[in-house]
Amino acid sequence: MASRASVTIEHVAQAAGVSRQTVSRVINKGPNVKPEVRERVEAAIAALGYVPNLSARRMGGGKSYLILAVNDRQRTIENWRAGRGNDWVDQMLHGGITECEKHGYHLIFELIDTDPATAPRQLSNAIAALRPDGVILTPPHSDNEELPVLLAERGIPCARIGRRPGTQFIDVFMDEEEAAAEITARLIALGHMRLAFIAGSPEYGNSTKRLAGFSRALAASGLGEAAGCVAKGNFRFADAAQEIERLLTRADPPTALIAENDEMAFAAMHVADRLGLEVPQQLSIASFEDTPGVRFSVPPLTAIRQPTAEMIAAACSQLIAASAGGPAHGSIKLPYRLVERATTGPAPAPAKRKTG
Amino acid sequence: MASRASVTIEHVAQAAGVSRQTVSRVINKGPNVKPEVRERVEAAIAALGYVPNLSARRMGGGKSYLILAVNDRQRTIENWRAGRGNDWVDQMLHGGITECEKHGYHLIFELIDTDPATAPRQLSNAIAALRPDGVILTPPHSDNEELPVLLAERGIPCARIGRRPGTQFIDVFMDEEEAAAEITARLIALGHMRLAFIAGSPEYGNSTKRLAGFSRALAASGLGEAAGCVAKGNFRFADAAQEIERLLTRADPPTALIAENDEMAFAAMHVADRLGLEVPQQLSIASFEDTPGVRFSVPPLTAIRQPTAEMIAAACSQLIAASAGGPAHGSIKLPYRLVERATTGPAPAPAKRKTG
DNA sequence: CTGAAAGCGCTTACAG
DNA sequence: CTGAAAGCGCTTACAG
Repeated sequence: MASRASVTIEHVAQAAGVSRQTVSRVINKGPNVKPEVRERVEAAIAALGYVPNLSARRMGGGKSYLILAVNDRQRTIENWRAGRGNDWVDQMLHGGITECEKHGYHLIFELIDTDPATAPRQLSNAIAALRPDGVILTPPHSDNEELPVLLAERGIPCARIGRRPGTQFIDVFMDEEEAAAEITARLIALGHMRLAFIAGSPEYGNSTKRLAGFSRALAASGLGEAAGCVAKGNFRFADAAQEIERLLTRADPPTALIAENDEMAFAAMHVADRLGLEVPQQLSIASFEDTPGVRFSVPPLTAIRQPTAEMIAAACSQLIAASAGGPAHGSIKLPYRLVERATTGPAPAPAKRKTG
Repeated sequence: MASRASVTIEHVAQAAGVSRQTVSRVINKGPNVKPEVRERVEAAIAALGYVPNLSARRMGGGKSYLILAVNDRQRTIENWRAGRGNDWVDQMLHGGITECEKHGYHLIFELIDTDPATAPRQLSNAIAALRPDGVILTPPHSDNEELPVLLAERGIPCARIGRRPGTQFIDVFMDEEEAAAEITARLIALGHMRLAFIAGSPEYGNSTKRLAGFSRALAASGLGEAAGCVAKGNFRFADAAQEIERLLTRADPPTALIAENDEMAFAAMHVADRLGLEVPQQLSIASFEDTPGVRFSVPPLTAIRQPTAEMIAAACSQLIAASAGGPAHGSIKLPYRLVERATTGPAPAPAKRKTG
């Protein structure tokens, strides 16, 4: 029965007939408490509905029970403003909140400027105010070399998402290059001989990795790099549409497109429609992202599903372990999934083929 | 130049040659500080890169600079698990984080069980741990009568989203009934004489209000309530599809459908496609929700756009004002927007019409 | 295995 | 207009 005024550790101590420190040991699962005393304390906690005040715990020198997850401000806000949504953010919360809850932790999601010149100060301010037990850096912040150092100096463990493993921090990632190579190889296996990669922003390190996978698969197939071309999108519908239209209307157009995000893949579908190209009969389209809407598109989009929630969950659990004395470095590779829906299929029969 | 070890109010006080309390007055924008002293302190703060520790502020008896936003656990997690996403959550963050940032606040998003029996205890635990300066309750928690009382007992201001204004708390809402009436009237104006409302869950108070608007518009048009029918969906694609198919295959099928969320509207589009009904030529479809994907559907969906981000932003700003001594009650009505895209149009010509 | 003491970094009354 | 004191609710060494 929680009383009106908040119940403190002192109330529990009195109710259980022990000192504050003993109660503290019990709630922190410390050693050196006689089982019967522990039970008495736990009974008092339950009876009083006691929940420790996190601010006080922090002030006393303990943990803050807070994980700070940091996202890129510009892109996030731009997506919000445009009504485009941020499924990535939703997925982060999914993994982060679910995992944090399990350990009695709370997730705080914040936005930090992309600009490498202002990011350190902003992060610095956030951790000074919040004193989180760990920080999660997502792209492109995970590619900023200064941020993890700043965190390390202050003794705050840090996890980077979508970053190739280093040795000093906790790196959680999926194999972007392999994913790009797999979808490329799959399209080649379907008979496509001219493929295009619609790139997002080079600011995101993933672009580089995916592009490498695209090239690798092309080379490995024997088709050679000449079979592939790269269009520079910027993750946005309109600009991508323009680039794609240029690609599809040229002399020897690609028969398969790989877009770095769903929005650009949708742009491809609209352009295809305008040009009278049937998907997937005349043009195959695949994406990296797999936001909720893709299942409802007509036809439903083939896409690489990134394990976003799983990566954030893994980051949280590592960070929590680190702040409990575990290692503050390591690397975790999580599997992606290639979800083949209806926008990819066999290449159209060539007008004229030389080889038998 | 922030030093390695964290800089405290004491460091600032020494650097400025004043006492801690004076620094405290400056950072809290308190009165009674000579302009020149204030400037000196501000200079020291800037020079040292001082940012107050929120835990300490809270412990000292000040504000926590935390707003807790609470969402329904079951539905949120179900959406996450199913890969459906939660645009609502993303929108909340949009409004909440942007507004909180402006005031030096931080938003914490948490999940609380829908079950009215366990919700109070869970909320109670969260506020005992976090001690937020304000709490935002979203549907269906905003319809729980116990929660705001519990909060009030602990002196925490509370904002309810999507709730008809009471007089005791901060209620932020849009006129759901009016929105339903407007879209209904619009469809009637387009010549539709048989309309159906695909309802979500009655657990969400909005359903009731929207249904009332639907009925009201029907009555006001002279068509009468007999012209409208209600199908019970549960916000889910599959179940809605079944209900909708039943509706559309009966003797005198509706020519216009209003779904309570986008997913059910998409279900309607799929059923229409299967039944060979052209949208909007033979069937008009409208939705309440307007998630990002609807602009990319084929054809793009007509929908009521809820001011979710704006409601959460308004809630935050009211809550922050309340915790600074402002009123902890009031009501804010925010405008919705009917976005007519391509799924609604004139009613199909009737097989036989009696009136001229 | 348990408790008395000190202190974390602030803020709120309370003096002057 | 400014400062000395007390205290918020915990935890960490440190004794016993």
